[in-house]
Amino acid sequence: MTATTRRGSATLLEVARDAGVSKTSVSRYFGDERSRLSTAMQQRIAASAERLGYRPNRIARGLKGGQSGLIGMLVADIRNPFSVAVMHGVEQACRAHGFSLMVCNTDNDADQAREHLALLASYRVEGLVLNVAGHPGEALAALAERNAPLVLLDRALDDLAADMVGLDNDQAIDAALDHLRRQGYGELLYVSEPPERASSRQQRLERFRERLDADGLQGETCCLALDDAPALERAIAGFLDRPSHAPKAVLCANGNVTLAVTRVLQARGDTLGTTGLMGIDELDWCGMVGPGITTLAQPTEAIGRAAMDSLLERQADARRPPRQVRFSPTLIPRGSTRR
Amino acid sequence: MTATTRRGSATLLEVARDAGVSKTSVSRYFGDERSRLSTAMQQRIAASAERLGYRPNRIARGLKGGQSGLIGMLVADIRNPFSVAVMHGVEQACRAHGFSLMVCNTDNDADQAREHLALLASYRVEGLVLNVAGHPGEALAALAERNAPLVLLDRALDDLAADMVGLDNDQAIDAALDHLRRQGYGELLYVSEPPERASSRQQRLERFRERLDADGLQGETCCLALDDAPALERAIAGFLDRPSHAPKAVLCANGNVTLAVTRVLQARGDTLGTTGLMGIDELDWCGMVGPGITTLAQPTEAIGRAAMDSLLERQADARRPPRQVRFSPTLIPRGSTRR
DNA sequence: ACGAAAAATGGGAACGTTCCCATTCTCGTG
DNA sequence: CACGAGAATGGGAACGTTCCCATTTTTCGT
Repeated sequence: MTATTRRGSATLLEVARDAGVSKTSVSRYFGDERSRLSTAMQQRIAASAERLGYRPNRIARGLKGGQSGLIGMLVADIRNPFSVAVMHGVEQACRAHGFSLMVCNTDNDADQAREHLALLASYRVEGLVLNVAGHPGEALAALAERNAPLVLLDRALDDLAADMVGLDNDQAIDAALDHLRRQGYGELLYVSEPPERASSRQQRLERFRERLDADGLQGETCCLALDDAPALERAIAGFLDRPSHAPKAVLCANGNVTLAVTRVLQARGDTLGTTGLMGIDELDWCGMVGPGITTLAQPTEAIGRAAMDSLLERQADARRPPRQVRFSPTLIPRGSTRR
Repeated sequence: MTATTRRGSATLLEVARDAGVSKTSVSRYFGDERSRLSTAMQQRIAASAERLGYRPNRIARGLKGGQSGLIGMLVADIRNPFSVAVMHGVEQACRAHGFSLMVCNTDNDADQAREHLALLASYRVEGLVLNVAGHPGEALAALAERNAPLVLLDRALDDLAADMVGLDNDQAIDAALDHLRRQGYGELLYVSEPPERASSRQQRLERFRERLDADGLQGETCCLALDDAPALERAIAGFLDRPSHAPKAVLCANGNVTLAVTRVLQARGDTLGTTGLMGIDELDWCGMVGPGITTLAQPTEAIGRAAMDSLLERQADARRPPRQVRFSPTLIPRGSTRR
C-alpha cells in the first residue's frame, strides 16, 4: 500500500487517496479543467501523481466519455511512398490536435479492408481517413454505426457523399500536357493502373482524353495492372516502335506507374528525353535516373493535414455539405522531357 | 426501443435483451467460449446480433480484461522504406495473432519518442516494437509500468537487456568487403550516419574497421548527418580526388546514405563502376540508376514477423533470457561494382 | 455583516465489457 | 429414485474513467 512496487501503473483513485482529495479533482486535473482547481490542490495532485508514476488510462477514459482519442486511417498500399508521405501529414495533424493515429494497411485487398474497417469501428475511432479503392458499403456501415467523420483521400466514391481531399487532377493533366507540348512532344501515351475503382485515376484518364481532342494532340491511353510486366512491355513497344511524325512521350499516372515504365524503357535501351517521360508523383530517385525524370509533385504533407482539418470541421458540424479540397501540383522539369 | 435507428452501435446488453438471454451468454458468444453455449442459444444470439448490427466494443473489453489487443510500434523515420517494409511484416504478424498495430513516428526526435511512448503506455499496449535511437530510460518506464514485452528492431540499447531482431551486421559487412575485393576495388570509403545512438551503425562501422586491418585493405570511414550535403561532398571529394594505386569504392551503411552518396557522385559526374558504389538496403530504384547499384538486401518482412514472434514468446515467458535474432543479407550484384 | 453568486470540491452513477460465483437443468449411476 | 457430476445459464461486481449534481467554501456588493 505504501511504496511497494506495483505491477501496473497507479490509478486515478490511488492518486486521489494519496493526495487526500477526491477522484473528481484528480480527474479534473488530468482533464482539461485545471483552472477549476485551487493552486494548492493542483500542487498536491501533481506531487502524488509524480510519486506514484500515474498515467491516465486512455482506455477507461474512452469508455465513459466515448472519446477514444483515436483517428483511423485505411491505406491501400503502405509501401507506396505517396501514401506514407500523406500519412505523415495526417499523423502530424493528429498529434497537434491530441489524437493518435491508427493506420491499417489493406494491401489493396477488399477483404482486408472490410476486416480493418470493422476493427477500427470496434475501437470507436473518432474519425476515419480512407485511401482505398472500392467498397463503400462497409465504410458506410462503420460511418453510420458510429456517426464518425469520414474523409476520402485522393479518391471519391460515387455512391458516398463524403468530404474528400486530393490533387486537382484536371490541373495536373493540363500542366503535364502543356509541358510536353511546349517541349515538342507530339505523340503521347498515357499509362495508368486500372481506373475502375479509383476515382482519381478515372479523372486523370478522362481529362487526358478530353484535352487530347481539344489540343489536337496525337495520343492514346493504356490501362493495366502493373504486376503484368509483359503486357506493359508490349503496350510500350506498340507505341514507340511505330513510325511517327513527331517525338513521342509517355505520361505516367502515378508513382508506381513511373517506376514500372522506367524499368521497361531502360530494358529497351531507350534514351530518356529522346523518348519523353513524365510522371505524376515525385519520388526520391526521379532526379537520379538517366537525365532525371520530369514529375508533377503533390503537396503530400499538406494533403494529409487538410484531411485532418476536414475531419475536425465535420466533427464540429456534421451536416455541412460535403466538400472537396483540391491541391495544385508542382512541375519539376528534368531531362526526361528535354530533347 | 424497438427498431428505431440508433446513433451508436448496439451494446452487448441490448443484444442480450433482444435474444432473451443473459449478457454473460452474449459475452461468451463473442469471447472465445462458444463451445460452452447450446446450439439453440448460439443461433439466437447470432440472429439478434446480426439484426442489431452489434460489434463488441474493444475499448470496454480492454478495460475489464486488461486486454487492449494493441501492439505499439515506435519508428524513427516512417519515410524510410526499410522501416515501412519491416512495419509491414509486423502488421501482418499482428493480424495473424489477433492484434492491431499502433504505429508512432518519432521523426528522429527524442521528445516525440518520449511523448509517443507515454501515449502507447496509456493505451496499455500489450507489446512494443522499438526502432528508435536512444533513450531507453523512457522505454524502461513504460516497460516496467505495464510489464509489457519489448523488442528492439535493428538496434540494441546497451543498458537495456531486451530481445532484439535485425540484420547480421558482421556478416553484411563481410559480404560487402568480399564482394568489393573480388571485384578489384582496393581503396574503400565507408559512409555512415552518426553511429552514437544506433547500435547497428556502430557494429557495422566497427566491423568495417576490423576487417580492413585483417584483410590488408586500404580504407577509411566517414560519419556525418545526411542533411549536411556540403560535408558529404567534401568527404567524398577528399577520398576520390586523391591519387591512388587501386580502384576506389564507396560503401554506404544504409539506404539513406546510398541515396545521398549517389546524388553526390552524380553531381560530380563520376561513372559508377569505375568508381565503385555499394549499399546496405535494397531500394526500388537501385536497379535503375546508371548501371545499377549493388546492394545487400535485408529480409524486411521476415524481420518484422520475427519481431512479433519475439513479442509473443516473451509474453508467454517473461523471464526467458534476452535473445537476439540475426538475419542474413542477400547480395544483389549490379553494375556499380563492375569495372 | 448578510445573503447571493461564484468558485472549489466531493459523491455517486454511469460507460460496455469480463469474470467469478451461483443457480438451474440433465442425466447416468448405484 | 435419490444423488451428485457436469453442462448450460444468469446475476452482480469489478475495471478506471467522466460527468452530473450536490455540497461546501470563498468572495463581494451593498
